[in-house]
Amino acid sequence: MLQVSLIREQREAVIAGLAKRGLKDAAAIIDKAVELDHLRKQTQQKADDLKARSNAEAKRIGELMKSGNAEEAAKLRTAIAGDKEILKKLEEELAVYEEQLKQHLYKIPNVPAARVPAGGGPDDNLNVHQHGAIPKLPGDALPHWELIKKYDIIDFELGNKISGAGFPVYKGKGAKLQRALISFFLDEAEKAGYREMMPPIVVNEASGYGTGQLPDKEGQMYHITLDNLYLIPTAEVPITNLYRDMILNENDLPVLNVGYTPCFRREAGSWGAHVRGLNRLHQFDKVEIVQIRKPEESYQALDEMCAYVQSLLEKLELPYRKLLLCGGDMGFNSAMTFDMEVFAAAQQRWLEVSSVSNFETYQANRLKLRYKNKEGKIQLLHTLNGSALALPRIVAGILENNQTSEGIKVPPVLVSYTGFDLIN
RNA sequence: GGAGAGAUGCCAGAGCGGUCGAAUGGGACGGUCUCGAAAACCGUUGUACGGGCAACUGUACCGAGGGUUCGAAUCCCUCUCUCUCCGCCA
Repeated sequence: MLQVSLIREQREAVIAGLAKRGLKDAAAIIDKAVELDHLRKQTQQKADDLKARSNAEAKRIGELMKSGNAEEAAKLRTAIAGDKEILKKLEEELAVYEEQLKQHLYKIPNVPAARVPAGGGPDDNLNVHQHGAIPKLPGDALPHWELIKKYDIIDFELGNKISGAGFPVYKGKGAKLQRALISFFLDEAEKAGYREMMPPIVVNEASGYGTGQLPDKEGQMYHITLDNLYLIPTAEVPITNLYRDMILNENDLPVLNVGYTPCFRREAGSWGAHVRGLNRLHQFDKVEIVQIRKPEESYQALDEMCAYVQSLLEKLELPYRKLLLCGGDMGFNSAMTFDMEVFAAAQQRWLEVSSVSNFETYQANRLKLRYKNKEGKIQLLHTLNGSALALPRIVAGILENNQTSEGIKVPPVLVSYTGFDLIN
């Protein structure tokens, strides 16, 4: 959530930024926030003044009682009898303004960074980098959903039977390939300086609010209503929330964490022909990198995270492109996002395999994640995260691009993890 | 699941209903001493929201939310969580 102080002090810049997302009425929305904040302040001032008076009176009554002047004390007591009611009203009013302001702020997305292009959707994203040759497959090349059947490595029917659509069962070499990729990604991340974390994969409501999945994207998560817990849609949620309500010391920074978790997404209403096979699942595996940075370092960190993700794709020998997302295609919380897409040669489609974002202070403000700098001043940190990487579409790319008449070639870098170099 | 105990500042741990933002100890930080270090001694050590150029200042916060009271860390109610013992169990 945006800081009110930012909205107040940089009204024009905030409005201009939000306009890049295609947000209508940005000015009205911002002015509403300013107004609510103003009302909040006014009311608080009144309540504080009244409380200051009451405190002083109560103190005097105490002193009078002590010195045995009960009469005088009783007189004072009747004199301030009405204040309580007034105060109660003011406090109720204050609570209403605070709640309204909070709810209003929840609905305002993050302000895109200066470099982010304006735009309404995927067509306005900027292709900033492309790497690797597009494979030329023979005419009888198969999409991955055929290949997994041919080699019996991933089974949707079995998953369907025990769970439902979108919950595949990985079998034999298919299962081993998953395990190999997870290990490979974690080992690479550790080499790059990340600390491995293995968090719970269910989180409470507060965590959902902390990283911004709640209240808006409630329908995206599986909700365990009996215990009011949520299955995580990404490791970002538990790992970033580890730092909720914290004031870090300067020497705790930067924080570089990596975690593997299964991810669960309801994906309600988003099924169709283009999401066949592994393209979209309810449960999938992902390794996520999370950084917490001082504000002045966060964009350099974003570049480093992208470079790291790109290095993984290059080691796996997958052709990819890097997109700078436009305002309209970015996530609600993000200030700047790069997507990495792998070319799946049989489908002839680019598949998003990673999304690397800088949230600046947007999440930190909700999380109350701050640090104390050298001067002893406390300020919000920047949070960042990125997939490194999401497994299913990586697998789709490997299967489709590496198919040969003998079988599917395992990328050389993975062979020491899988123990085989051909799926046949 | 049953029984009991508890939740206070970075940590440990006090706290007769009024002067408690909160004793004391530890830690951390700064200083004195020292060639340097240890020890010892002295000092500092909150967060949020307001007001003020600032020094400073108002309010709130002792798990959360209500209540009693002129006044609550302290009394009452509800909730949450933690710990111990028993049961069950990977």
